[in-house]
Amino acid sequence: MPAEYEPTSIEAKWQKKWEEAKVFEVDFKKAKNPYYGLVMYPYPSGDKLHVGHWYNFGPADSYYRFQKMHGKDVFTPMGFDAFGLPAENYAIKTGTPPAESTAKNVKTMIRQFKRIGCMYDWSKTLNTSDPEYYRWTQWLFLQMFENELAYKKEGNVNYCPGCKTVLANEQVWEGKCERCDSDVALKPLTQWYFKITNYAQRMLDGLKDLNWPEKTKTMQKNWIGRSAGISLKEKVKDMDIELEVFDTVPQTYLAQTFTIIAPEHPLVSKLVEGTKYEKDVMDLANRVAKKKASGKFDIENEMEGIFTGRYVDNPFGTGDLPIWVASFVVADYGTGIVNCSAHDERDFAFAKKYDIPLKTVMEPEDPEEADKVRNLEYCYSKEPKGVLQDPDEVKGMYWKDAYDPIVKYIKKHGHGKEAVNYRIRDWTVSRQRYWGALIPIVYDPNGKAHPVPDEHLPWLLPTDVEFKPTGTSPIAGSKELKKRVEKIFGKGWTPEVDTMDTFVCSSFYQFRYLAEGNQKEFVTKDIVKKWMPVDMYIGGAEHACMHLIYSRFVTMALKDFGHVSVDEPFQALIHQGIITNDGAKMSKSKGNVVSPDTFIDNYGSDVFRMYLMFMGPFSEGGDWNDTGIKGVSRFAQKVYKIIVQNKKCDQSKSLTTALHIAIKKVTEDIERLHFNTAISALMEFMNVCDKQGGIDEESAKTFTKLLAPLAPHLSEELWELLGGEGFVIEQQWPTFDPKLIKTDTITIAVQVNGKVRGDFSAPVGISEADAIKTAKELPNVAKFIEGDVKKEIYVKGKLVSLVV
RNA sequence: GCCGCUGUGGUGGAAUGGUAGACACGAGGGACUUAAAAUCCCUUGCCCAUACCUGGGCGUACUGGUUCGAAUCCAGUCAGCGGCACCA
Repeated sequence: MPAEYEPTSIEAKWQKKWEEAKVFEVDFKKAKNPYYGLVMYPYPSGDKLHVGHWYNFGPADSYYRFQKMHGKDVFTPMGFDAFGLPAENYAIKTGTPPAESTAKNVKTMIRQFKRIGCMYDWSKTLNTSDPEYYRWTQWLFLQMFENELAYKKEGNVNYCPGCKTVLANEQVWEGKCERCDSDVALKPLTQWYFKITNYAQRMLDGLKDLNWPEKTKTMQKNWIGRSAGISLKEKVKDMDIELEVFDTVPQTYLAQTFTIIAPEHPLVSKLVEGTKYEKDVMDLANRVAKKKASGKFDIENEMEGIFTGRYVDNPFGTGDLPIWVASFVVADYGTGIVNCSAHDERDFAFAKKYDIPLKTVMEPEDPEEADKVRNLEYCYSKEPKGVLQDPDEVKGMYWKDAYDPIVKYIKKHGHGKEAVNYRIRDWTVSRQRYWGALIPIVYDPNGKAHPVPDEHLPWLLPTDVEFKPTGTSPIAGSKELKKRVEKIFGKGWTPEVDTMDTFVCSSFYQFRYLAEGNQKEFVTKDIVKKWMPVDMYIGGAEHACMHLIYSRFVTMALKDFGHVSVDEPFQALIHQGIITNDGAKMSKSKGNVVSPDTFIDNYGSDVFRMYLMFMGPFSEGGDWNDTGIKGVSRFAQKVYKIIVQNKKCDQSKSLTTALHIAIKKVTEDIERLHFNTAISALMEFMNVCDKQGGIDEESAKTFTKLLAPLAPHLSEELWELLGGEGFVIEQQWPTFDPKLIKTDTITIAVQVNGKVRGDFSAPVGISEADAIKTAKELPNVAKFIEGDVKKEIYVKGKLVSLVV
């Protein structure tokens, strides 16, 4: 055997052996102790796996290996989020069909994945661009459609007449196209939506039982954005139109003196149609709406509005409310119409700007300040100790106490009812793109949407398309698809040509891994019951309000449709931190991507993965720096040397103690994904061995097991050299004996007035009285305790604290 | 603006109420070597006293507080990062 640890040959050897023995292939039915460990799958780009990938996949794999050694039947799959823009852009540039470049990339990536040495079950991999996969993306769409959770709605999108294409908000610069400078038009486009808002409350309620980072839960909570309040019904004067407004501060609703409506609200044109206000109002509304859509609207400096000439008909018996168009009203929150009062900062500012009359119904207790508020010198809003003046029922009450009474009053007088609004919007799933799952919808000659029947799934992506952007989906140009639709459904029928957002593909993949490619059924119910939810999901925090929301929604919907038995897809979740380079996120465009290749060649996968783990806590990431990798490499060499060359050594008591301390520490640390301290515990143990001149065989075997999740190849090699049976990864994780951790003597520190003045060794069982007595006799302590000792504190086995 | 997180040696970090700086990196000194690499040993938060053994003071972004005792708990301030941002 070689005198030195040579990672390259060892790693290739064990990767081959694992594969041949199918160590990581899971039999869903036979498994007794199922554990589903899932890592967010990557996009198959043509580039090599970078440091960020390794930082994600390496430690995650170590965690799942740790679970496997605890007797769990760990299933950890890997697949590819293969639809999406990069492959399509590459096709536009080179003419290579996306299917071709994607397949090539996937192949390369699998090879790179195997080099990490992760225990993925490759027999159950998936690829979202594979017809056998996207068949189920389409199936999901149809499930949504049949259950009325998918609907089509016209919405405004940015359209550039110069480039003949839809633009993202980021591509619109002050109302103009960033490329050709033409005026961007708001074009109504019909898009497919999933009704995620139906599940807002359920997603909110479900959060509390999830073992997720609090931060992520808070982000989802804010994203869903529940707010409770009242909804008021009002009539437009001289028109047959009823308005509804939402208010979360009902306490001051009687101060409302005007109503505002969003510029892009469809009702605006109806309100002014045929009146002298029409031109001015519509000009402003269109101009502001366009600007808002461009995402460049500055609320501070561009608060704008115009009177519509219309009034709300005396809703509370306090007079008519003029209706204004106001720039800052959000069209798709609540009803897009708001009642305004002097008790809201923004409403107040708007009224001051346009001289709209205001009134107050709440005042501070201080009479002088109350005068100022009544005189509208400043806006007095949402003050817990504001005193209400109107109506009589709440007169004299504090604002903070008046919510319930006023709601009661509002209901009694028929002004409105309680209501809840959510900030989350329905999910737009249409994309005018080629490389995605085609929406399985066809239109009859009258334009009515019909689902593509199940027997025609997968509804294949046509290949006779031009990839160049034209303004609509490239698929619209496919003759094959048109022919296919007419052949199946009849003359005059046309296909939907949009594809689905890739987040639809990833919203259910956790189930499809369990289906093992089954084309007859989405997933087998008893397998779902046995394996779901995912026990530990690991991936980036950037998905907190996207993928992690969508997959929760889809899982809940699938449960309601009767296909799965769980409400939540991911019981536990951890985010790895981000590895930056010089403080900046690594990206190809910045040219600061660090490739792991040279490190793997020089040090091996095990050392590189351990170094990434040793850098700091997994969830915190950090700035990339390779200066420390030598330390981990030295550790690996030392392990190899001590175990391979010096194994003839007697078991010693101090070594056993050190080993059991290590078992305890490593176990606890990996459990909470603190790999960095787990590795230092192993280093400490090795340092003890080093000092003692070796390690005995039994301890070496135990140590090898502790090392197995963190350095999987090296520890297999050591296990074999030590004559262990089977694979080390299939061994039972060692347990520690608390009795062996205890030493005979302990060190007790002595503090005087909170300052450490010395310490002494004592037998473990020393009594409080003896400890204090010994402490006082220490020369350096005696020096400081002349006079009375006022207080004596003894913390068992740790310290004596004396107060003088 | 709102919400959340973070702030510790030259560096990565450890310690979540009990001896701050574990474990590493780097640096300095020494051993081995013709030499270098590798390896091994010693020192390494700052300041002061000391020939030595040691001893003292300061120190976890800043200012206060609670406690016998605070990096850790509380209040406020500052800085950095992340998320949301016209949500009535």
